[in-house]
Amino acid sequence: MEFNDLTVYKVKSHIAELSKTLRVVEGISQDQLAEQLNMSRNTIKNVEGAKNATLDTFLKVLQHFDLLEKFDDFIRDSIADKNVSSLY
Amino acid sequence: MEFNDLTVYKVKSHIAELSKTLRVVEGISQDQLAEQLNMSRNTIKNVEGAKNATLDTFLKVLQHFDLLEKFDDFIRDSIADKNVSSLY
DNA sequence: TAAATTTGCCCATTATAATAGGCTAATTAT
DNA sequence: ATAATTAGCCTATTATAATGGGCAAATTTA
Repeated sequence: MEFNDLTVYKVKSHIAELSKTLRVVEGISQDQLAEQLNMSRNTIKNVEGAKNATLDTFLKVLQHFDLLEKFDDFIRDSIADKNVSSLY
Repeated sequence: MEFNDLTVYKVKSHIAELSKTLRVVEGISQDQLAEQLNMSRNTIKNVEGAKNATLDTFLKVLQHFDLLEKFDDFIRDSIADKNVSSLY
């Protein structure tokens, strides 16, 4: 028996973890990341606290950590896959 | 020479395309999708118009199209990869 | 082709994300 | 150990995402 208990909240928690982890690995503070992305520290804190940020904020964070291309691939691949599977 | 002209806006456009394409393949209207996700049609229209939605909205759309797990994998893998690469 | 459905674009209102500031606890560096 | 930096948590304000409504153009169905 297989069930899906992956919630929107859990995914936001993982996004939070991503920002915090990669930021610490890079050795910069919330303040520094916020400054580089032209946003307030509170916004970064919200992301890293699994709050409900905007797509702009999320995508800028991804871009900073060189993950925007890979994310875009995920999106475009998902479109392509569905178009193929819908042929059958 | 290699350069990166992938912008946040372009990615949002691809997200817009994803929602619209998969929704049409599924054969439901913006209204029906909105209703199933407990949100207004305007919110879906914003997503499909590449406007700046919230993470909640985006993640619910992914969830509807069975893409939440794969997206979560992308996030968790990105954390794992960085942790490994930071060891060297 | 007529009717029905869907979509896009307005408007106004409400809910909430983003900002700015200060304060304290915790962590890191000297 | 203490000084400096960082992070979490407030409050208040501003910007904007989400909602609900109506209407016209476009698309789909009968």
